[in-house]
Amino acid sequence: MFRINKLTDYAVVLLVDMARTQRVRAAHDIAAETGVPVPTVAKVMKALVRGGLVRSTRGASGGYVLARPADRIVMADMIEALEGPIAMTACVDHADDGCEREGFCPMAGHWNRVNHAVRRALVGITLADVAGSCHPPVWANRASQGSGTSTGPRDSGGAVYLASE
Amino acid sequence: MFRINKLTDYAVVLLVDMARTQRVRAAHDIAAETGVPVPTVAKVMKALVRGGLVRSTRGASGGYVLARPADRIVMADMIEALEGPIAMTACVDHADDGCEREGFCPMAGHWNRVNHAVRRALVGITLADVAGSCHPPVWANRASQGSGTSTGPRDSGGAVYLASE
DNA sequence: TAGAAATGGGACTGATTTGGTCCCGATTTG
DNA sequence: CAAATCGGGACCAAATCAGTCCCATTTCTA
Ligand code: FES
Ligand code: FES
Repeated sequence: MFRINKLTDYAVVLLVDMARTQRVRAAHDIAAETGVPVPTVAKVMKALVRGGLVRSTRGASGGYVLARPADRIVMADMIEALEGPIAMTACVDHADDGCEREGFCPMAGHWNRVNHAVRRALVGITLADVAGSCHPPVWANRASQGSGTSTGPRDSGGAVYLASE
Repeated sequence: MFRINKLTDYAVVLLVDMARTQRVRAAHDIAAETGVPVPTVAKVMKALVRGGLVRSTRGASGGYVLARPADRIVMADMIEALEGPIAMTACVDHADDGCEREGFCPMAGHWNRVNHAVRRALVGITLADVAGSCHPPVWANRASQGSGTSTGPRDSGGAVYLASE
C-alpha cells in the first residue's frame, strides 16, 4: 500500500549490520559486508548521519557507528531519516505553511488520525527487534568477491512496499 | 515518511463525499461537489470499483454508490485499491515469486513485522471515522462556479505523506 | 427504435521522483 | 605532507505519477 524507498530499504540493511558489529567501520567496509554498492552506502550514510541515527568520524581510520543503542532506534526514525521531513497532505497539522483549503476540506484534518496511527505502529518497532533474532551474517563470507561494483542487490525487484495482508 | 499517491488522497475525498450522500450519483456530479476535476474523478472511480469499494451503475442515470456501509470500509482498503496489490520488499511473505536472497538476507523477513504493524493501524480506521464528525459540505456551494475545468485542488501541494510527529 | 447519458478500459504525454554514480573540498591520522 | 575518510552536492537515466482523452459498451428515456 505504501511504497518505501529502496534507499530506505538499504538503510535498514546497513543499520542492522551496524547493530551487530558495534564498532567504527568505514563505508567501504560496511558495503563489502552487506553487498550494497559503495556509493549507495555513502549516500545512505549521509542521510543517516543527518538524521542523527549514526555518528561519523572523519579522517583516516574514521567511519560510522550507531549513535545510540539499537533498542533506542525505531523504525520511524529510520524511515524519516531517509524519506525526508514528512507531513501527510496539506491537511496535516505539520504543514506549517498552512492549507488554504482547510476551511472547506472534507477531510478536515482527519488524515492526522491516520498519520498518528501509522506512526505509532512504526515507533513500536526498534532496530534491535529487527536485527535481533537473526541468523549470524552467513553471507559475510560472500562479500568482496564478485565483480566488484554491483554484487549485492539489484536483482530482487528491490523497492519496498507495505504488506497487504 | 511514506508518501501516499495524490490519487489516493482524492479517493478518500471522494469516498467521504459519497459516504455523506448515500445515493447513486454520476461522476461529473461528484466532481462538481468535491471540486476534483472530472477526468480525475473518473479515473479514481475506476480503481475504486475494481477494488470493490464502490458499486457502479451504467447507462443513463447511472453513477456510483458505496458498495458497503462506511463503517465497513477501512483505510487499508482505500489505499490498496489505489496503490495496487502490495507486498513489502521481496522480503515479505507475499512476494510469491520468492526472493532469492532470502537465505542470507539480514532482515530475514522482519519487514513482515513492520508491514503487519502498519496494516493493523490502517485497518483500525474506517471511512465512517474519517467522514464522521465533519462539518457539513459548506464548500458544496462553491462548486460548479469557477472556470469550469480545474476549479478544485491543484493549488495545495497535493500529494500525501505520513505524519512525522 | 433512436438518441442521450454514463461507465469501462486503456493509451498517451509531460512532470516529478528515485536510484545510482561521481567529483571535489574538508578533516583527521600518522 | 600524504593517505584515508567523510560531507555535500551535482548530475543523469530510469521509473512513476498525474492528468487528459478517446472510444466501446451499457442502459435509460423520449
Ligand atoms: S486539503 Fe487542506 S485541510 Fe484538507
Ligand atoms: S532481500 Fe529477500 S528476504 Fe530479504
